[in-house]
Amino acid sequence: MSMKPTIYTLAKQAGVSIATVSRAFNSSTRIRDTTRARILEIASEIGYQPSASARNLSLQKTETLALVFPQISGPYFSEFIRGAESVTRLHNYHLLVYSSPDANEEDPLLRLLPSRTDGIILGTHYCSYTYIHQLYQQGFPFLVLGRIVPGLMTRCLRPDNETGAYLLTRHLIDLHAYQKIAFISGPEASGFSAARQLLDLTDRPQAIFAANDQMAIGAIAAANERGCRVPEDLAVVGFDDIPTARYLQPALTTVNLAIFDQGVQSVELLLEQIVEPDLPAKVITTPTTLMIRRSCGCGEV
Amino acid sequence: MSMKPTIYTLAKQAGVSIATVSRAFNSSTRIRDTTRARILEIASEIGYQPSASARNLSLQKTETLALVFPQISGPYFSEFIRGAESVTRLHNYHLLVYSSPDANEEDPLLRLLPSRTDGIILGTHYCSYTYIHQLYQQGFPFLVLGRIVPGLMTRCLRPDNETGAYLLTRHLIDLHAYQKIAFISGPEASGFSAARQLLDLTDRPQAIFAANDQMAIGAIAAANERGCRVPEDLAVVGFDDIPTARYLQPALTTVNLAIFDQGVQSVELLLEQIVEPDLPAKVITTPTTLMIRRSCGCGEV
DNA sequence: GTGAAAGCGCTAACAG
DNA sequence: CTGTTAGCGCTTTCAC
Repeated sequence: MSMKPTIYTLAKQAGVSIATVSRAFNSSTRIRDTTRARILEIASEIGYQPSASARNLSLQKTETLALVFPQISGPYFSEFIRGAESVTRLHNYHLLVYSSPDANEEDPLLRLLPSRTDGIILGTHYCSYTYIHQLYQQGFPFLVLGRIVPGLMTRCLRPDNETGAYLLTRHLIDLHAYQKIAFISGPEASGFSAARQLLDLTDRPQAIFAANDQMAIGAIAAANERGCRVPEDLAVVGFDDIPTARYLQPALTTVNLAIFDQGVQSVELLLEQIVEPDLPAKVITTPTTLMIRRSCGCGEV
Repeated sequence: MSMKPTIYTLAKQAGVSIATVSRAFNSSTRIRDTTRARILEIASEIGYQPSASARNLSLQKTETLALVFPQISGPYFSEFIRGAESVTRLHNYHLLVYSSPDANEEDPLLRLLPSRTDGIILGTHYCSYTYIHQLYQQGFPFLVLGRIVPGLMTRCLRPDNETGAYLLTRHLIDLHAYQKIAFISGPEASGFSAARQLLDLTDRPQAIFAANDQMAIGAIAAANERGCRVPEDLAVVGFDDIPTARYLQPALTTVNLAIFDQGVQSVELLLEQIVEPDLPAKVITTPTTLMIRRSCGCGEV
């Protein structure tokens, strides 16, 4: 098996210097069209591909971004990464993914991120201040999701949860005239037991507002178990608008977070920062929109 | 702002040669413990991190794997990548993700994968024979998911769909004694219209076996629309066991594909191949298990 | 338009 | 145990 061809192999084959080969592959004008064509021709013949490692070292950049998420699963991550990947691809960038509930300077993998990437998106639940501070001091481009880092002049992307929650609550109050609305929040499987407790109350709520759709699903299951019909006897609304929300029985009223959009915007913001490191601090919000379906008590939509 | 410290900076600060610094960072025994400790100490003081690009170039490896998926979204991808990431992390490897419905040698991003990674997992729907053949010829480690590549001695990972489908069908026939079972297959939103057509038949099926859970959800929605109760009037079963399957009303009977496991195994197989390039061709199957719930007509489980 | 040569930061013989 | 030195494959001035 022959050695993998390098720039030298190709240069020799084409009867040119390695500088010329380099020019042929990088959109340089300082090369004759016919020369480039010939080099590219031979390159594909012998199966030459420039080494990314060598290029990275020479150029001092990796054309790679890292995405750190608390848990690599669930619809949130899924949509986010889809958006993020579409943009990295557009810019000929690459995307590394990591799962880490809290970003910590102790994590060996996170430590090496700055040497492997040109920027980091931190979507973790917790994020050690030390770690962020280290990145900041190094002048390394990063973006923390959903949280404003105290005392640091950084940019930040977060969904406009307040507006979404406000509009949904107003909907419950104004349109359905519910007086007793319970709000439940917690880990993604806790909706069932929370709703159970609420349903066992003598003074039952008329509506349950769950902090996320998974909890809302759990709440609906609990209601069914208690022989309580949704939405006739109890309204249940969620938050996130996961893909299956619309297929549930009843279809779930919830708040859409434009997660794909968040992925897109995160990457765009980060790429901006990479090009222009000294951008002013700023909070960018992504829109949240009401998805009125059946579980709140509304008719077919 | 001072320059980013390199191995030279650190060597000078510590009063040693760069070779010694290198040894301190790579588990080499040919270095005194005290020396290593001192170097590591100074390193963290000045914030030195070895350059991955330089390391990659020198070592001729990237410690990175690529995962190419048809669509970066949906529960399948989500679970798979979670499994994959857990193993890459375990081996101090990194994971790049790409979305591409068909892997083609024309795709510029896919072209450069061999220069950026040590191995590729191809989970695409279609995969150009030329592309695979090129990888094969280069002796580049790769793994095609769910499909045996004709004429090429490669290893392959696929779920044991046959057994899963067989067992589920037997369950419908043997336990529930259904005589008329319809099978529907197609894109993930097509379950609704397919089921509609079946329900409009004068000779309605007793059960619908959907090729995936999303279609099953659509089928259930169509049944509801027609005033047809599931499972009393019509049994509906799916395939995949997506996370929400158990929360549906009725809870969906389906086949679990151990997707997390597939992610884990893919990475493990690929890493094996990287270490030992000439492994014999072989088809590795991951288990499929029946998830009997309510939608097939069974009682509470 | 093209070539020669220095340099990117690290690893790995080899010598001591 | 530690230092010297030659690469790894590419980009980029600087000559010509």
